[in-house]
Amino acid sequence: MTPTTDLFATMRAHVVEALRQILPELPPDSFARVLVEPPKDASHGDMATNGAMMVAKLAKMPPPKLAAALCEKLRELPVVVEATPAGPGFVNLRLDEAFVRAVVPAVLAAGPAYGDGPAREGGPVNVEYVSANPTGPMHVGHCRGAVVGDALALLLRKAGYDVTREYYVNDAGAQVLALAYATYWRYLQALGTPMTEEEFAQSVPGGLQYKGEYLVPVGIALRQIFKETLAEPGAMPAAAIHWLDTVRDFTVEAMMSAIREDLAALGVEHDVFISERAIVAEGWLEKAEATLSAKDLIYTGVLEPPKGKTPEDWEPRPQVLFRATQYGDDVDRPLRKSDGSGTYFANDVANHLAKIDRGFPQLVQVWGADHGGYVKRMQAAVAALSDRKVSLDVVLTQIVHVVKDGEPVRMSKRAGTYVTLRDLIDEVGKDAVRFTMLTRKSDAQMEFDLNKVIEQTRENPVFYVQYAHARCRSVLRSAGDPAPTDLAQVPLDSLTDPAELALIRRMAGWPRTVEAAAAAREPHRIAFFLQDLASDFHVLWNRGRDDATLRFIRAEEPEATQARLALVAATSVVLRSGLAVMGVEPVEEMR
RNA sequence: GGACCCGUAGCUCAGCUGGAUAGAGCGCUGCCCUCCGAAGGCAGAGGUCGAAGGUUCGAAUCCUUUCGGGUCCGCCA
Repeated sequence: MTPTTDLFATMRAHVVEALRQILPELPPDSFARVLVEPPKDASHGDMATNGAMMVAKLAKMPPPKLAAALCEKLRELPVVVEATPAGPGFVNLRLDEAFVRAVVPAVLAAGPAYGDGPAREGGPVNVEYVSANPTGPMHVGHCRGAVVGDALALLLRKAGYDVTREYYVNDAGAQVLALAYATYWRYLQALGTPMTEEEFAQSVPGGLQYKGEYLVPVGIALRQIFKETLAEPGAMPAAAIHWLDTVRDFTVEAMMSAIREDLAALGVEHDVFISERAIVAEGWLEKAEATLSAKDLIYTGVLEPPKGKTPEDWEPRPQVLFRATQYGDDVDRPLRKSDGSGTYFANDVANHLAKIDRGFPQLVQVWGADHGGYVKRMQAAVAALSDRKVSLDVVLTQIVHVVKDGEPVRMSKRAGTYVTLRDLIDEVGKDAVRFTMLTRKSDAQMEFDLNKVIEQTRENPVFYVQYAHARCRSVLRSAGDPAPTDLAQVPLDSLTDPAELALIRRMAGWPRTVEAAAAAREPHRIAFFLQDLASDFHVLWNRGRDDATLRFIRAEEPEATQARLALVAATSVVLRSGLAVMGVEPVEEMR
């Protein structure tokens, strides 16, 4: 993208240059906080800058006086029609309309690349998301993290970052063993065991979990491949060492296969799947301990009991602890249990060391809010392992309550009765799921109303944005689908209506929206931008109903028609660009 | 007892990292279809930003305290 396609960045450069000329004695970094933004009130002009206020203190000048000087400088620019100081030291700018209109051909020339950020130095960003345990099909609880993570990865790419999308497979630990036992039970059933579930459950450490039907076909598949070799004669359970590894690996593979299918149905992609067992097998746990130990960040100690509600069976036991408190955590965290085996946290530390070793300068994790208490310790670990050189951002996604016909839809994984992700997609469609999940900031709870997301009304943002795109396409089809390259050459002087210029100004804000959303790791901002853009377009469309001279296609005015078609084509480009960041397919027509 | 998240119009939510008179949709009120793009459109009312202090030129935004709601809290992952 050429620098001139971002009007605001262009103008900001002008403002900084003007300030530099007024205040040549200030160091260059004095201008870092200078912003050029669309004013809240459109009557103030096209753009506003806080530049005078930001440097007033350093310059030891009152903001209004500096603003006046800035205005004088900016008026020298040919694109600035009017520069006026306002309020406590703002400078409002009114720009040459031709300069504003130039956004349209710039959008058409850039196409899908419009809004792309500059290529970033420093190596790829690692974004890890979903990472659902491979213990069953995905349910709606996983869905929000999947969508937010996927959209965040797409957003960061749009903003110019190289991104590696990662899925951490929790294939080690007690949960997966419990899963293996559950599958083994289904296998015995497939062989026709005379045991009852209760009898079998008594032989299982921790009891029989994961009673869902979805393991039945896995048990049958095991019988088909291994016949009765994993059991004692008469379809009775064999000792665990004869089957546990085999069944566990087989089941994890089956579950991951199902999860991949679910993710594909949701359009969620990953570049890398990292296995927890592989991380451990490769020795990262030992490397992590050695690294921390070398920095004197490991010791053996006893933790205080959790305050407020001490567990019944609490007793102080010495454990291997990481000095997380030295990096901002509240207490030191256990790396090994009292029996000497590693904790889940230790494995996660190992995983993060492996990531650091792979050369990522920035790590991003998308977690459910129930892991909120885990953020500080992980950030502490990353800071400790990397000597504070690598950053870890954690995006927490709050709970989604699924509602249908006014009734909450509850889910419970281990009981085996829950709403699967697939159910949700089948009910409302992939695009509605994705868009709706992004209509709240991720750290706020949301209600997912199955009835509302398929409504075709103004209050359904999915419909509203798709409808805007479909209308664009409809107009362009009626005009014979003119080539964007041709439309980019069209003179645009006839675009003078306030609604037309408002639409262009909105499109001018797309690059800075991408930049800000990526920096804040907030993909939901894209959804809100698209709603605003769609609204601007619908307003313009509707004006054509009251005033026929404002319709897009007018046989009696071929030149104005061409200019408006260019505007419509540019709008569809930006809509598609935004939908692409959300992973939503633009539709050609509404049904 | 502690940690983290949320609290903004009657309802559901934005608010671009501290800026101007706090915004949108729904709902409400009032206008607008014999026909041409009404699965609608236009306009209006509606707020001590949970509360109280503080920081400064300036706070919904940052800090402290407090009140509601939600997630969690040795060797579960």
